Amino acid sequence: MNKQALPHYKRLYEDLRKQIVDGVYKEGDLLPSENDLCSLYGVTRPTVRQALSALVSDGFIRKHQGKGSIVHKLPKGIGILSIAGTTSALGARNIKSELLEKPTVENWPDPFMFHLGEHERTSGCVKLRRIRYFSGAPIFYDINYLPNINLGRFTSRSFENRSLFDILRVHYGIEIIGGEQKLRAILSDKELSDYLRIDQDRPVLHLERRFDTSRPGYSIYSSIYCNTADQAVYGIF
Amino acid sequence: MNKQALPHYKRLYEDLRKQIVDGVYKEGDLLPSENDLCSLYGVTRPTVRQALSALVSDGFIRKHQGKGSIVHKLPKGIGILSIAGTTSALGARNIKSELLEKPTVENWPDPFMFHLGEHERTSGCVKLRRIRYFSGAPIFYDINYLPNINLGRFTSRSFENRSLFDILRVHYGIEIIGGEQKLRAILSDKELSDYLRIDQDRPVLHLERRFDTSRPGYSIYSSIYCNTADQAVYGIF
DNA sequence: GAGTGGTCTAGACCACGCA
DNA sequence: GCGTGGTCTAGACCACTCT
Repeated sequence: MNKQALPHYKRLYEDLRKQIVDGVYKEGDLLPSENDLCSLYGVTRPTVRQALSALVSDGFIRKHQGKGSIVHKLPKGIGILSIAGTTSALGARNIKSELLEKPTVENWPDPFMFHLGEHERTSGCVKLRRIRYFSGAPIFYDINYLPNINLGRFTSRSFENRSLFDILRVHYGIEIIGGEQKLRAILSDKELSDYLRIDQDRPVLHLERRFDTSRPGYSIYSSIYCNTADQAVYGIF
Repeated sequence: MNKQALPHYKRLYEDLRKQIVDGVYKEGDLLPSENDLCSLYGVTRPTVRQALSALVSDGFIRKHQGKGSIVHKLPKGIGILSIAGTTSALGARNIKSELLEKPTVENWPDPFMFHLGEHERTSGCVKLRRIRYFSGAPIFYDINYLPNINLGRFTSRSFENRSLFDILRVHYGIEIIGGEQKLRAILSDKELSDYLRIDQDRPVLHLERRFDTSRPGYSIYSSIYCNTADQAVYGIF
């Protein structure tokens, strides 16, 4: 069985998720019962439950014993605090990304925001700076660091219309499986104010993140500055 | 079977979690294999896997196919972005909580940071203001709103040495099962500066959170101001 | 090859919500 | 009483890692 690459539970997850995002199931609707989903997709209950668990932890549904699985309202803000999805990211609909320069190969900054493994540190890193626009306004300025290990001709790829994570997944088979983040409120300096088109000394959210991947010992790091004056950053838990 | 109140997988989760926190298993250690845990606790693999899944999503372990479950390093900062735990919260070891006044029963602020259900809105709310100290310094100032539904003599309870969530769990059987949060960087005003003992116009993290509970239609709301000058706020995902 | 976690089946009984 | 989700068993085969 399972002649396809995708496991059953993941296929079901993607299927239901798409139907929720597309509005086939609307906020407050009841999903088919677990037993119904079993017959519909030809799988057993543990498999269905694995898919539904993922939807719950990604905030798409709520389960109520004796009633069923109820579709949750979709997040409206910028979903950046959680990964929210096995494959694709949420809230990326209105985000446009602009690369500040071609990615460069450098040594790691010292000190660095997270502890680096020996292999990572000696390999150097690919540095990639972006500004991301949300509904036309510059909201994020971020600096991304990738260990320079088996990345081939990474620096010459185009980034304009694709997410960084998508490229890693499609071209290198690297999936994000978790991570860690540190948050601070800071004041914008001259450079940051220019990037985000705000006055100096405005409060800005600073996130330092480590993304762990399916490749053992390989993590990606991001330092993200976010203008939250007009738009809060949103997360679920 | 299961003569105890706690399900098997939860018992195993709590057991392993305690051993990790207590240092029985240290960072980098391998947990016993899933099959070993089956024999040790007298349960089957799906049950063991359910417990391990919870430990993974709470950031205590990482799993590697073909190797085993590896204990993750314990978070060092203030873990507030995720709930991180089926029963108790993490990072609460050095936190001391101080109530600013006796909880009061009031009408909900209008407008409110989240949408309220009809039942919640007409019942009024219990308001509870705290300052929380981390290693002796005031780090959080938070305002909590609880719908005033079946809370009995809640306002007269003592809060000094117990977490708000603990009280709800023990006295009312209310468990936190998820939620939503909005983040912003703001500047401290006069009142906030006094509470957090900082200068005015300093950057401060503002979190607005909704905690969903096991009681249907019953959510708890918090507005939290956090001084991140000396201490980042930490989360996993 | 042996052991690990990843996926899956085919059942079972229980607690809860609703009519 | 019936259908729902919550928990659990006892197996099975596969992919991956290490030796």
